[in-house]
Amino acid sequence: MTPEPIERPAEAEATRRVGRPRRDQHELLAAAAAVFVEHGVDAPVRVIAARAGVGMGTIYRHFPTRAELVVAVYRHQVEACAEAGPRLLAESATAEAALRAWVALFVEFLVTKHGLAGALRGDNAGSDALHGYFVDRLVPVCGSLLDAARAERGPSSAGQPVVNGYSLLKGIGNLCIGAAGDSDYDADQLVQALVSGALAGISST
Amino acid sequence: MTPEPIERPAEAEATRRVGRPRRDQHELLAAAAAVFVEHGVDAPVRVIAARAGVGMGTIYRHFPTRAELVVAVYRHQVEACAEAGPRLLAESATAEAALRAWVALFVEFLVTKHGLAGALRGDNAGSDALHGYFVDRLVPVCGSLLDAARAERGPSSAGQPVVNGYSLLKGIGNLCIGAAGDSDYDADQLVQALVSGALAGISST
DNA sequence: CAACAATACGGAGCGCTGTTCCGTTAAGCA
DNA sequence: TGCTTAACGGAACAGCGCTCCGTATTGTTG
Repeated sequence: MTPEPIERPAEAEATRRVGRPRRDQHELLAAAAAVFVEHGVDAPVRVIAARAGVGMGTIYRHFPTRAELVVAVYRHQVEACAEAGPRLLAESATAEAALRAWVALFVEFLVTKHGLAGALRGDNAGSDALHGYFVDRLVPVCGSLLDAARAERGPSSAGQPVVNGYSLLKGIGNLCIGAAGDSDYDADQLVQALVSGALAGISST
Repeated sequence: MTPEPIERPAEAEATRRVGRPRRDQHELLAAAAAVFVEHGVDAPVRVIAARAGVGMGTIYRHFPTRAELVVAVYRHQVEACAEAGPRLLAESATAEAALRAWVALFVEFLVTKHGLAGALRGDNAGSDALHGYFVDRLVPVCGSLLDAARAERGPSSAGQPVVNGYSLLKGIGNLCIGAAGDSDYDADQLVQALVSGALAGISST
């Protein structure tokens, strides 16, 4: 599909358009980021638009859905997180240490962005952009770290089912929900415990 | 506060009131339960009211908030789950087996009630009735099972921090979010892994 | 330089929530 | 039989994500 056209036909330069120029997306993203810091990721689109000094129509023209705006705001950090995976694996003494460090990085990212972890679960009609983006970008990274750490521990005891990268990533995301503002709940501790359990394999009945 | 009046003054029997009799709550609860099974716990109050053949005002007079209605619907099952804790501990060969069995029970309860786990996180103004009820009723149970299982394993390696009953319960609840309808995500497996990790204590850095 | 066409803009409006409010209805009592 | 009182029903409110269309602003053209 989309067989990559051999040559761009005409209008090579994209400056050949008429009409009003598009507003710079960076301003919108900056406003959204600022509002997210103050009011959390669940802040109303109206508030973001007001902060940017812009109508809501403009927001929705640049980012067709609320989730895509969130994705755009955090894209850089997610990308950095994804790239940190292979690097940690190369730098760390053991694969398990790399996995644990990467997981800690991810948890810190989620916990500091209030409401992000909660927004991550694709509860809206099937293809939620937010859920999808995180999964596409981070599951491979999480999966390879997990596999490497498991290989390091030697052959598994039996052919018993084993936690896969997707489950682990989604589980970590879920564990981070409601972590900020609940001092009795230590998401990082639980996630590290989950990693321990995922590496050990389940023993008892 | 509310120093428990020594003696009930007059009106000993409660049948001395005038005005219309209250509708039987059981009908409302039955309707709500039926709607929850069909459309999940997030079903609109309007739908529940319509199913019960009742106005919305009636729903809200019996259950001041949506969360309290949910609590009422599931109170019996939560109670049963709480009572299963001590029983399992008495019946099981080991405390760890009891903990794992209880946790499996809780997970099955949450996963089969679509959206319940998601509604559990108290994201609304502070004192969410749903979150509070589950915590009050189940944290003690979860905590004693966890302590018993840990005691069984012998003295902990050091004074390092350890997962408490509240964290474990909330963690389990979070892990169950979005479990139904995602065949690649096995909540029960992850929860058992979390239990393993919580019992083992975190090893690596 | 003056029309014009093309495009982005702004925000009122829609459909959907949970929750509140008040006029209406029906049961007990005199 | 009428009156008092409580519960009922559902219209109305505020807040959400998102859509739609008249308006404003640009680059192009005669």
